[in-house]
Amino acid sequence: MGTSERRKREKERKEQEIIDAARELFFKKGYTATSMDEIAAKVELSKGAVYLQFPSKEEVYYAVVKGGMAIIRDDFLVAQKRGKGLAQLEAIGKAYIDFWTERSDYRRLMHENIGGTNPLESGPQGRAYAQLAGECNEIMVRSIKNGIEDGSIRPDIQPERFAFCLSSMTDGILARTESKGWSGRDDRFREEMLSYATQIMRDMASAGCVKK
Amino acid sequence: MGTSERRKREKERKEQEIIDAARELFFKKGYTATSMDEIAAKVELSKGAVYLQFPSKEEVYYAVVKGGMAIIRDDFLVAQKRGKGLAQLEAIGKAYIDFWTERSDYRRLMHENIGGTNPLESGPQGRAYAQLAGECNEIMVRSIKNGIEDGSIRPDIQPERFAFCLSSMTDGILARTESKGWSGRDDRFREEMLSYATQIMRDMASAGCVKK
DNA sequence: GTCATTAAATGACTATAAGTCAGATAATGA
DNA sequence: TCATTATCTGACTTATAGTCATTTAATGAC
Repeated sequence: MGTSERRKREKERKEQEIIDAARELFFKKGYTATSMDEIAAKVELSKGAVYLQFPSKEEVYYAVVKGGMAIIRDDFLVAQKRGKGLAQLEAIGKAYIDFWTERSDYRRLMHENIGGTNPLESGPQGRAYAQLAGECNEIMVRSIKNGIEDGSIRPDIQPERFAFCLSSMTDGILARTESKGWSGRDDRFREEMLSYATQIMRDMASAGCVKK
Repeated sequence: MGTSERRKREKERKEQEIIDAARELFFKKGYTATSMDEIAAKVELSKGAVYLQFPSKEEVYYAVVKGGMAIIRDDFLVAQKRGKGLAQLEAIGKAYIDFWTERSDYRRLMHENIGGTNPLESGPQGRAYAQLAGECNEIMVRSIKNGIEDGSIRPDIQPERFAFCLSSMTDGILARTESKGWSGRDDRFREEMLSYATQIMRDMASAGCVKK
C-alpha cells in the first residue's frame, strides 16, 4: 500500500506548515515572545501535535533560521562564480552584508540570542543549520584559497583563520548593533560599520597591501 | 542624627552581599540556571528583600558583570601608559585577550546571552555597566589617535570605526567559541583565533602596512 | 517606658510558558 | 465490524520571575 508513503508526505506538509507559522510569528514578535501555544493555534493544532513534529521550541527555531542560512549559502555560491579569488571574497562579503541589511526579519531573529545552546546538540534541525553554516564557511575559505593561488590575495593569509576572523567581525558588529548596548545608533551606523569592516579586510587580504 | 547615614551604609553592605552571592552562583551555574530564590537563600534573605535592592534579575546581572568591565577598563588604562600609539593599542589588545583567557568565569557569564536587552534601559546597574564599556572604547580610540599623531599608526585609519571593528571582531570570536555553534573547538582554538585577529589588526593599523 | 510612625522584610501568591502524558479520536486493513 | 495502530488533545506538571498584603523591627517624640 502507498499508505505509509502518503502519511509521510502528510507529516512533511504539516511540518512545513508549522515552520511557516513559526517563521511568521518569530518575525513579528521575536523568538522569546512567541509561545508554542501560539504556534500551535496558528496551524490549528494542539501543542502536543506540534511536539510530535519537533522535540523542542529550539528545534522549531533552527528549522526557521535554517531557511535564512540557506539563502546566505546560495548567495555565496553565486558570488563565488566569477572573477579572481579576491573579487569572489569581496562579492561574498557584499552578499553577506546585503543579506543582513535587507532581511532585517532574519537579522533580528538570528541575533536574538536564545540560550545559546549548541545547535549540534539540539537535534536534526540544529544539525542541518550548522551544516549550512559550515558550507558558508567552506565557500569563503575556498575563495581565499583561490585568491592565493591566482595571486590576488596575499600568500601569507591563513584561509581558515582569516575566514573565521572576517565572519566573526561581521557577526560581532551585527550582534552589537542589534541589541544596541552602549552605542545606541541606528541602521545607518550598522551599515557604515559593516562597510568599513569589509573595506579593512579587503585591504588586508589584498596582495597590494604589504608590510614595508 | 547619623541614623539615616548608617542605614545607607547598611543598605550598601547588603547590596554588596547580594552581588557577591550572585557572582558566586552565576560563575558556578550560569545566569539562566541561577534563580532569584537561590541568590536570596545564599544571602539569607527573602526574595522580596532582594527585590528591594534590585528591580530585576537583569540588574543583578549587570551589577556583577560591571565588576568584570571595571577590570578591563583598569587594565586598559595601565596598557595605555607607555609607548607610542601603536604599542598602546597592542598592549590594550593583549590586555583584552588576557582578560578573556584568564577570567573564564567572567567570560562565560558575560557571553551567556541574556535576553539581550539594552543595558541602558535596564536600570542604574545597566547604565553603570554601559558607562564602563564606553570608557573602554574611549581609551582604545584615544590610543589610536595617539598613534596617528605620533606616526606609528596609518593616518587613514578612522579611530572610532577601527576601534569598533576591532572590539567587534574580538567579541564575535568570543561569542562564537563560547557557545560553540558549528566549530566545536576548545580553548586552544579560541586563543589562536584571538591571537590571529589581533595580529591582522596590528598589521592593518601599522604605518608599515601600506597599499602599493 | 510607651507608642505612633516609618522602614525593612517576609513568603504566599500570580503569571507565564515549556514540555509531558493518559486518554480520546481517527484511519487502516483484515 | 472491529482490532490495531497512528495521530491528536488539552489538562497537568514544573519552573521561575516578579508582586504585594501582612508582619516585624527600628526610631524617636513624649
